[in-house]
Amino acid sequence: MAHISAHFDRYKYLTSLKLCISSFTTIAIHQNFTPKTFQETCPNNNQQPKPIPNPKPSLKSSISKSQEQQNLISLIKSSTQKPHLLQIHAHLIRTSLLQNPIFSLQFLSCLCFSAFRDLRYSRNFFYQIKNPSASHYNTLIRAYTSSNAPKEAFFLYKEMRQKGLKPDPISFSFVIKSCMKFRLLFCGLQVHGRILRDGFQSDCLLLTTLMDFYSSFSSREEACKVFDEMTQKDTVAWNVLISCYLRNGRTRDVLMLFDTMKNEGVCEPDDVTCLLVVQACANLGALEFGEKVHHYIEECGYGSALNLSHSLIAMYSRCGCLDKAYDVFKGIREKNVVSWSAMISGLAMNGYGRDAILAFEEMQRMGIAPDEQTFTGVLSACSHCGLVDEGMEFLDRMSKDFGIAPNIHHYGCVVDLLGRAGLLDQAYHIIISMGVKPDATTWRTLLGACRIHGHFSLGERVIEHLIELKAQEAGDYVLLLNIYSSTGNWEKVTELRKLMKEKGIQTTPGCSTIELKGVVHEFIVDDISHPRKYEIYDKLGEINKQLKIAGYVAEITSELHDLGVEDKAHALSYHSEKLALAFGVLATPPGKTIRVTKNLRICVDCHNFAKFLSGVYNREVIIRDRTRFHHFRNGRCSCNNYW
DNA sequence: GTAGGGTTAG
Repeated sequence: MAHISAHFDRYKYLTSLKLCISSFTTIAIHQNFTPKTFQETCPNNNQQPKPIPNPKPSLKSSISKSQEQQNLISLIKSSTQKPHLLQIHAHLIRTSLLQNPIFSLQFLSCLCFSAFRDLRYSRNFFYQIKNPSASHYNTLIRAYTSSNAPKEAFFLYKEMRQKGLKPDPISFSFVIKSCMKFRLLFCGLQVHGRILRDGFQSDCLLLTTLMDFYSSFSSREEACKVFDEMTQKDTVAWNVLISCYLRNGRTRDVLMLFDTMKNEGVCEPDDVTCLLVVQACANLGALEFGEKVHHYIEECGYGSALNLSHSLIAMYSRCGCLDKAYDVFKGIREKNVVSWSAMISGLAMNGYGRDAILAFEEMQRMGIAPDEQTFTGVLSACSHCGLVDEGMEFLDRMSKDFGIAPNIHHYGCVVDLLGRAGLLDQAYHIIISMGVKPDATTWRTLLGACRIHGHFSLGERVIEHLIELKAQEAGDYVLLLNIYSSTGNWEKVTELRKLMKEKGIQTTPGCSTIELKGVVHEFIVDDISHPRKYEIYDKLGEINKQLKIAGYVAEITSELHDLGVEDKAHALSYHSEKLALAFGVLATPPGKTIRVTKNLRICVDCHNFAKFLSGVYNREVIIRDRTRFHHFRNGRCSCNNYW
């Protein structure tokens, strides 16, 4: 016994051992395991089990059989070391308990999900079970689903069916998850069909998984169809629907769905609903709606949830409302690395680069170690504020002092930083030599810088790289067109336009949104769909007149067409952001900040337009475009945008 | 008797 105690003491099993004085204590005595690989260690079921010597009769008689088995299960459950499990395995074989569904399932579950999980071992063990049940399959399928073995879960599901075992909703749930994780659309479709044939169409949880599956494949319509067909829809089902709309770019509908849930009392929104809706508000720049959700969060008592606080910081920051972001940040009792990174990024995107760096230093004084995303925030702070030297120093220090190797996002910030500062060759050199394969975004960032500085030869080179990556988008060609037109290179403009036409490249329409009393209004160029279109166009005409008096001249290089000056100015007049701004002036009281969100980059002319508008109409104007904030006050742009 | 399912932070 002394030997056994010593053995188990090492693995902290003394307590369990005391409970299990029965037959299986002999494992340690009669098996001498020195585990190497599974092949060597996994006991063979076909071998004749050695007889287990009877334990001390006095002890055995004092413990009932069920108690013994209970103890064995407890021991399996509490195994924290692999050698110990191997001993139990040998014992299960010798006692033939391996063929007992309770023990084999418990043991399999332990192999699959304990700290020392070993899928190869699990699988070999699984095939030692003569008649595995659906539960056994489920356990292994679940294990494969959460691993990185792509199709194994699906194959097991197939095998299970071939053996005549009926998958239950749990099996289906895991298989769908595995199809989602490993991008097996057609396998998932097959499983969906089977779910319907097997009659599980009223299982709310299973259908929710299916919705998420379709959502992950951008099949919003299919996900909605599943939702509509659900007999009972709970909050999670609604949340998955909302997350589907959010993922697939139908952000405005997310706000509508939240209102439906709340007002029609169909399902009470929970913390996850709030999280998703706050993200939607952040995307849209819908400050008022975001504030409404914030109140709801406080009312429901979710205020102390960290993830919600972090999303709120991001939302307020992305709405250009840094004070409120900071209030939320201050209110977090135990700030972690995510809290700090969110605040740093918020400061950065709003042009408070120096403060972002101060926050980074403060965070370290508080003993919080930065992570990859913290550095993304810090580097973007440098890029937003033109802090070239500081940015390069951070890039150098992050690996030296913090052991974090720069990733593609970090290099992206640095390329942006150098590019905006006009150090285009240096930016190009960084991309070529950075040791991480540049992605389309990296090149696109440089292309944006070429646009700012009118550097068309480098722009052409960048497009070549994008074509090489097979990642060129309409927006890239538009940037190159912008470069040509801004430098008056009309021949190239015509040539490129012809090429785009030949390739059938369709440009993404510019779209601007503005929120009014919690309702998000959307505009595209020359938009005539708004119910107040006549007033809006009248107001835009009036604004144009006023701005011209103040010295605003249309920046015609923004327009791509090789038109006459008059025509160019006209073509620029109805850009989506101008329509949104005019609507803002029209529909909000004097002095109120106008916030506009745009899906693409704002053009130079619209930038000037907003700048003049902020002075003439005495309005603070905040435009968030695809890359950054443009903050206008008293006829000036406070951000360092190199315009 | 055993085990197992859905959404979610910067």
